[in-house]
Amino acid sequence: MAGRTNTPGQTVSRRLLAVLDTFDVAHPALTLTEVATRSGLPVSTARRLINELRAWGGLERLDDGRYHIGMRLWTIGALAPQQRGLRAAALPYMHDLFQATQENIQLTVLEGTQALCIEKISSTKAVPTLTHIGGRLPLHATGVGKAILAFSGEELFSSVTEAGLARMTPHTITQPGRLAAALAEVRASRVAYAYEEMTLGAVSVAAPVLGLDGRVLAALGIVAHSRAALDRLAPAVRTAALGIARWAN
Amino acid sequence: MAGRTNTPGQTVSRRLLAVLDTFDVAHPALTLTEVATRSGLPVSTARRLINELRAWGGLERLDDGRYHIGMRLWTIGALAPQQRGLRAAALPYMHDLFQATQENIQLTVLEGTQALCIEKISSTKAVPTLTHIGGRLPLHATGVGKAILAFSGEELFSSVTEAGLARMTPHTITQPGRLAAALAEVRASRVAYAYEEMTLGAVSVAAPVLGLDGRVLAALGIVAHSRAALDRLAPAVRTAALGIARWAN
DNA sequence: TCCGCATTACCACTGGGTGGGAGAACCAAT
DNA sequence: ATTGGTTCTCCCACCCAGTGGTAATGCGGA
Repeated sequence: MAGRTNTPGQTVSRRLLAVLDTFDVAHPALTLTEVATRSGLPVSTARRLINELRAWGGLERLDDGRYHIGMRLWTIGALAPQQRGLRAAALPYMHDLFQATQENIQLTVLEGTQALCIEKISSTKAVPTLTHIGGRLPLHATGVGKAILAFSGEELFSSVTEAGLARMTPHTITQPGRLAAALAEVRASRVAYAYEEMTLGAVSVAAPVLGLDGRVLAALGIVAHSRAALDRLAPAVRTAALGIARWAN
Repeated sequence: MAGRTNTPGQTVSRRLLAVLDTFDVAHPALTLTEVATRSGLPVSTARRLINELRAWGGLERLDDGRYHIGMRLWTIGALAPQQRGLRAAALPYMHDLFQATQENIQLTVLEGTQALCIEKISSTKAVPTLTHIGGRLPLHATGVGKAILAFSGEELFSSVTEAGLARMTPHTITQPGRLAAALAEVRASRVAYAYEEMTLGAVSVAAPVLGLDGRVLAALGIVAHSRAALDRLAPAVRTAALGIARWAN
């Protein structure tokens, strides 16, 4: 910007967005100094930007002085088409699946080299999963992840393997070769499994939601307790994914 | 900002946010010139700001050159606590209600002088409603709106009536006096009805979700076809709202 | 090919942005 | 009550990032 900048080359906008970036799932509410520290901005600057956002409705202030994301941002975020169109198309199918199984149902899309959960239906009875709406999952260790990865081309596969296949449990696939083999199977069957590769005690089936051009729009998955249940659920998930694809295109 | 500003007094941040504001439910995707026109900014300026947002991930570009809200904004918006906490608390109850009734279930919060829909469950069988997630509803002509209004104090009531009670159908309450009487009844029964006041052919029951301090956190409502069904549904809605309040506090 | 509109690129000019620092406010410990 | 530390709020001299007119380029349709 202008003035006595410490770090020239930074635009105002970038700073403003950096303020927003300080908030995440682990830090939904922050004080002024926390925002300043996490964003690397001087306190004065952070304060001015926060107030600007506050006047607009993007940030709100709690009684204890901490700030948190406001409804204005939520409203605008809800316009993101990946989630808008897909969600509308997927929800009825997800409810059907949920009614039939009472297990966790999740809908994810690709974001970078991770799977982003855009919708989730769960009950208190289902397996507790770490995932929340807006949360991210690794592509190599989850059913939904593999369903996306299998239909996303060589390029993504490379960047994922190069980034390293992090081991989450003893069952996680950490060798690129074994992952490639698993993905080939997914392509053939159009269904992806994950057996306690992400969390011990949780298994999952997932199916890709494919666009007319063959690209993956999303992946629909169920997380359940027992391995046995999966074979019974797989056809249901595949059918639901096909149904969603029909509406989403 | 700096430079040959046409409208001094405008901050960069305000312009950046004005760009975001050009997107809404009716205009989820816009071209550069549309953004410039709707925001009142020169094309050059709009372009620079758009690119700044794009680099960050807040906007994305379609093949046809149009821009739309990106997943980055959605992810951050998902952190808004009003929707995060409430949604998590409400979803199980909403599913229960949906399973039992197969009608539209909606969860709304107060935003300004309107009700903002933060979650909705519907099926193809249910009454088609205009509402979508992220959409706004008038406070005086809907069940959820009245449930919120009834427990929100005199101040809000004044601003709503002063803004004018817009007539949506012949059944809409447009006289402040009659509205006040209706709200008193809501306060007594803790349940709000709306009989074709918003849309002909659609009736609704709603109940407020009250915080420990007595303030309304949200309103839970069902939209159905027939007036007869409402009396049957009212206790269920009230119970569910109480259940949600227990978790949300 | 020509015309009209949307998008991209450039750049001289300047006012909005910057951040250090001073003071207020708050809290906990002494 | 006093001290010391931390966080928040406010101010303002300095100046560089932001601005937007203009021109070039791209893209269809007539």
